[in-house]
Amino acid sequence: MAATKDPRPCSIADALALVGEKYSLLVLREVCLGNGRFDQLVRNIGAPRDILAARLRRLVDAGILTKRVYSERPQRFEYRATQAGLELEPVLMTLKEWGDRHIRKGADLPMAVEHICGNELVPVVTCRACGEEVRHEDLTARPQAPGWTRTGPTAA
Amino acid sequence: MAATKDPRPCSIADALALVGEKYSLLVLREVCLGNGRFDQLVRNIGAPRDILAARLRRLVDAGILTKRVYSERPQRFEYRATQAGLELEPVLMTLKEWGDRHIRKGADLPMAVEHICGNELVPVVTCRACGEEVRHEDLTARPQAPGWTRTGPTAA
DNA sequence: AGTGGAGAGTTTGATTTTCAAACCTGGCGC
DNA sequence: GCGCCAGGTTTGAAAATCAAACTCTCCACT
Repeated sequence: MAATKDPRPCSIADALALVGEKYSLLVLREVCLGNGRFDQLVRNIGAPRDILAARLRRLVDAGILTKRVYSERPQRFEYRATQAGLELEPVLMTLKEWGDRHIRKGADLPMAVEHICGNELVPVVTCRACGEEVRHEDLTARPQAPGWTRTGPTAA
Repeated sequence: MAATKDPRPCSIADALALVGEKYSLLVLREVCLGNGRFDQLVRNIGAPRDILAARLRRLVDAGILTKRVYSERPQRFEYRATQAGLELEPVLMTLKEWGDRHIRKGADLPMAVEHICGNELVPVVTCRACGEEVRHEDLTARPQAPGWTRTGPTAA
C-alpha cells in the first residue's frame, strides 16, 4: 500500500489513499442514500463480505463513516456518513455525471438525483471566486512544495 | 475484476471501473499538468512500471488518453488527455479540495491551482439549474431502473 | 425445547494483483 | 564501440481479492 519511491505530495493522492480503494466510494454512495446496513451494502455494491468489512473499518477509522447501533437486543448496526463523508457526495455526483455522459452516453440512466430547486441535478464544478465553470484551459498549476518543481528530469 | 452478484447499475460504479483502479487518477493528474511521458509518470506518481503500463493501455483503450509520438527517431511517446479525460479534471480538483480540507487540514498545501480569473481555484460543485452549491440535504434520489427500487431486503 | 432465520460479520483456501528489481530494445552522442 | 536514455517487458516473491462456508447472537414459531 505504500508508494514506491517519492511520489509528489498531493492532496489528490492523499484523498485517494483513503477513499480510492475498490468499493470505498460505492460504500459512500449507499451510505449517503441511507442504506448503511452491512447486508444492504453487500447486496447493492456486490463486494465480498470480508473486503467490505475491511473497507468499513478503514472508513470509520478515517472519520468518514460512523458505526451506529440502531437496535440493542438484537444488536444491529448501521453506518452513516460523517460531515467529512457527506462532503464527498459532490465528488460522487460529479463522477456520476461524467459517467452518464461518457460511458452511458445519456441513454437509459439508471438513477437521477433531484435538487431541492425542483430540477434534476446536473452538477457543475465552478470557481468559488468568480463563479465560472471550471475548465482545463483556465487552470494554471502553482507548485508550492518541493516535489512539484521537478516535473521530471527532462521537462522544463 | 467483475463484480460478484448483481450490484446496482450505476454511472458512479461504471466510472470507477474505468478510472478507479490504483494510480489511474494520478496518471490523469500528471497528464493534465502536461507531464505525459512514461518516466515522468513513474517518478511523479511512484507506481511500478508494469502497473503503469497496464493502466496507460486501459486509459487509452477507454478513450481517456491518447498516445502521441513526439519524436520519431528516436521514437518517443507522450500521453495526453482526450476531451473525456480533460472533463475528469474538475473531479480531480474537487477531490483535491476535499483532501486539502479534511486530510491536510489547510496546512502546508503542496500545490495550488490558479483560475483564469486571477484567484486561487477553490472548486465548488453547483446545480446547473439553480446555481446553488450542492449539499447532501438538498438531494433526493430518483430511481429509474430496477436495482434501484430494492434498497435492500428490509428497507422501505 | 427445538427449528429456523436474520444480521453482522470471520475464516478458509484458491486465484489475482501488485510489487521491485532486473532485463531488453532501439537509437543517438562521442 | 561504449554508454546512456526512453519506454517499456519479464520474473519471482509478497500481498490483496474472491466465493463459499462458517460462527455467533438474538428472536420467532411451534
